Amino acid sequence: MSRDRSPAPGTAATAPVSTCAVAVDVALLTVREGRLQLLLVHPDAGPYTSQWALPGRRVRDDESLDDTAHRALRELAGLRAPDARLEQLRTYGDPSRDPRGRVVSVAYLALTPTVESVVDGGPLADGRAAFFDVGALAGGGGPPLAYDHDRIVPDAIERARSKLEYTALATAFVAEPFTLGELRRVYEAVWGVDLDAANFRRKVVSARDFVVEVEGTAAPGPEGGRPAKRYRRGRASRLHPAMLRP
Amino acid sequence: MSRDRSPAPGTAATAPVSTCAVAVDVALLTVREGRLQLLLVHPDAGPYTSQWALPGRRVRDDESLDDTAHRALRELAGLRAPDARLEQLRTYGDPSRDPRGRVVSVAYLALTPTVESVVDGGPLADGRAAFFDVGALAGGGGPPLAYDHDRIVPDAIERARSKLEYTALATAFVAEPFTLGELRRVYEAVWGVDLDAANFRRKVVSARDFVVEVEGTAAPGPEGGRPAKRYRRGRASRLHPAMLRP
DNA sequence: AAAATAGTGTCTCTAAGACAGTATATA
DNA sequence: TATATACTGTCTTAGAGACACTATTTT
Repeated sequence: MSRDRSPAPGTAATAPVSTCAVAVDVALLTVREGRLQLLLVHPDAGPYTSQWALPGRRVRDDESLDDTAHRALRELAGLRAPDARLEQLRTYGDPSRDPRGRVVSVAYLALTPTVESVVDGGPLADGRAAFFDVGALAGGGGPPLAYDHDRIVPDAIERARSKLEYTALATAFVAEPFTLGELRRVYEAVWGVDLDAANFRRKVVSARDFVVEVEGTAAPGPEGGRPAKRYRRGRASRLHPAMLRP
Repeated sequence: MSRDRSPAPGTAATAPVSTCAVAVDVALLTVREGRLQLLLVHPDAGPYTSQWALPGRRVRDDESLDDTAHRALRELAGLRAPDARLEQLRTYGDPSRDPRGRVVSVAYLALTPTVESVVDGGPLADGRAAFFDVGALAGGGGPPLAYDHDRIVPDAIERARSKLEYTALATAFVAEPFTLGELRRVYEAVWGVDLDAANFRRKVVSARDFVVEVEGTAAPGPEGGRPAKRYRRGRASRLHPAMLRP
């Protein structure tokens, strides 16, 4: 395959066309201890190594954008997250967003069940990566972020909150099999509200193919309670009817 | 500002990092003659000048992605569309999507009212740009498209159909002031369904800040009918409650 | 008058929300 | 026993859809 990166004939004379560095930054959200949290890392290069930033990597030759996103999580946070749901958020291409020059960044949204079990050692253990409460970040109580990541993070949070309404994305936050109580606590953490457990259950089970009941029951928590039925994800990606935010 | 495009220190030794050509491709949708139509052009350079493609341009130094999108419409279709609603669709970065080499393309979705009045002469007049029925393109009855644009186009159509449900985007397809009949025909064209005029009216006027009534009435069509009230866009961007697809 | 489009009234049905009540676990 | 969680029943109300009816225009 040709690797010619010069301007196409016909535009060269009239248009100054450049190439840009292309990067992928990942906003990984998860629910820990009942709160929505975001993964941040210290970049291992560049002008912001002492600040917190989204894990990001430059795109390599012959590497897809999705692959770059997975690599950023692996190399900067020590996360091997094959069960993470990854989707594009949007692309940030402001000419001055990176002080080193023009860098176009494709931002990804990643949603995972709690990942404590996956990780032992690595950046999460030695403090080069950490989870931060989304409530603090949105309220200004979080650390300052590198680059324009303080613009990306609110977009990621709002996208997640919004997609919980009309897609089956909430199940990406829980490991299978899960109980409807666990799923309800996902909605409560992401939206920051309390939901009526009875009405929530009715909506979830009546939404077509959202969840499918499986065999067995889950053990109650340390303070008791009736054992809960267990479910796995259904095949629906969109929710009918939607789960509207209160 | 530094324009250093070499790899950042610390990654150079371990990672082959390249720069990519970055392009913007625009899927412009409009409703003409009661049907949803897509703007396609013949590229003025590259390997696909004799095929139809989305209007696209390489991003220039110090040019924002939004500016590139507007420039693509202007230079390739002769469209000056200041009232077009432009938003990012997603970014296509497959390593082999362009035979000339690695080109990462940021795709935009553009929605406009009918543009006949804006254009006289230029590519739309001499056949280098044209509108195509979305129904034919989706059903395989359209022309073959250049690059991977046959993957972008369905994404654009589905995005438009979906955003009509829960955002106020439909008003981007009509010029102000508009009647609720015109707005209803937008929904009917984009979704490809017939809607009950009475129920549609009730939903639109009860959705908070979707449309605002203005003075005067619109003249009936050539076959008569009661003069319609006129409306302008309200300040809402999201629709509460949503306009669900039948 | 007939046809076309705009707008209102009203009925039915679904689903959301509030909340009382039942079931099954732990301490 | 008290407490916690899971689950069910029921009532009220909002909104979607079907469709009859009224209003105002053109031919």
